[in-house]
Amino acid sequence: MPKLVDHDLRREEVAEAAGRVIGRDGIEGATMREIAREAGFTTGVIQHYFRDRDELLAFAARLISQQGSARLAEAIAAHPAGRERLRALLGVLVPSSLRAARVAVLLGFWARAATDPRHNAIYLKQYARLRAVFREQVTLAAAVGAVAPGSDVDDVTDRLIAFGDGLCMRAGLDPDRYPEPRRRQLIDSLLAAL
Amino acid sequence: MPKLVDHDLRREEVAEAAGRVIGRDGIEGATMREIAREAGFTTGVIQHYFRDRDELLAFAARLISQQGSARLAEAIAAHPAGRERLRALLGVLVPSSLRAARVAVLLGFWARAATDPRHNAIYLKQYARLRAVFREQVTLAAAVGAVAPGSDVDDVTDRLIAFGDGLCMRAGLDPDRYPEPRRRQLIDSLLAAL
DNA sequence: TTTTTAACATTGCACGCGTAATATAAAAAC
DNA sequence: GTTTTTATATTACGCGTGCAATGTTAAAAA
Repeated sequence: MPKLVDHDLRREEVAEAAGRVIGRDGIEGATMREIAREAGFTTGVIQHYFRDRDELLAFAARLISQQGSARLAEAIAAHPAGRERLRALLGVLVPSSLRAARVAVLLGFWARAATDPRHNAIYLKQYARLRAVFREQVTLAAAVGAVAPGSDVDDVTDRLIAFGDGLCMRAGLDPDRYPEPRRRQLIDSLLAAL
Repeated sequence: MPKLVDHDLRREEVAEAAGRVIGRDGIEGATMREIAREAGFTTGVIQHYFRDRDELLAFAARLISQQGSARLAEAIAAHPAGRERLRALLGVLVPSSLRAARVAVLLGFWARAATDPRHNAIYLKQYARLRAVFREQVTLAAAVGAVAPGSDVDDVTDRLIAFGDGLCMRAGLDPDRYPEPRRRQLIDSLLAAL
């Protein structure tokens, strides 16, 4: 047989190509043939590593979610607890190098999660993780006095996440109004109001 | 000829059917035939009132945006300037009767606006209107002392909208975690922090 | 009453899709 | 060195799509 292939690696390779296509053409444009073209394979290869299109999309969604989790961990490791770390976490939701294509991928999967039970389940799992991380860091920040005393931890957590998601979306769709400095300014403004 | 038909009305009728289908099956599932079935027409009717599918989707997007604007105006008329009116505006972004299908429609169009220039242009126009309304009311609220002195009006405006959009999205995808009372609580919490 | 025309229905077609089936090539196993 | 197994490539098929073309109906207009 041909040289053995690391299946997990291949799957990621294909999924990343799928992500690129979704960022460019949306999920509707992410056909098997187009993904294969983007990845430099034939559709036969994709069929060999994924049962069908739906499984590929689900895998891609999970992969993106994991990448996000990894960046959250990095942000925590690189910044001291308190306001600075909260800022870093928001910087993961609203990256300084936010590209429209990335937002297109997120929106595509969110939209699918709104009507497709399988993707909704993936989303719920991913979101529970995200929220747990945020909540823990909000608690730490409150202990250091970076949050107004008397604030409810859950309220602050949900407000932070909602703000980050909303800004990410708006910035992705309207990059002229929300260039990087403006985004950073808004994040600082939000943190100051905590 | 048969009884004359109000073209604008028919177009709205078809577009609303399209909205229902999108809320149920996503934009991908909103085929000509399915929309026609939902509206109780044949595809021939739709073809008579819309050049093609893309024009129908664009019309539906604009219609939904206009309905949002109308509800903003109602909210302003029904509540006195200041914190109460801001709460009412947020209540338009995050309705008390928020249904998952509605969020699915919004996410579907936002996702499309991320990759389709035509829909992006529609989105930008709609958003400019929304933001102008919010900004004006934030200014009024600040004059009444409902916003912390020294706050930048633009910052507060963008923070409000980002929070509202983010919460709307999360609540639509995860209604169990964000039932109506929780949403109201979060809105109040956000307003209190202004 | 006749004519005209808007409103609606039906049919057909070319296309692109996901996927199943099949073929080929090459490393591994014995 | 033959056989087995795996990776990749190719082809074909059935289906649903958007849409164009055409047909049918019925009421307003003349």
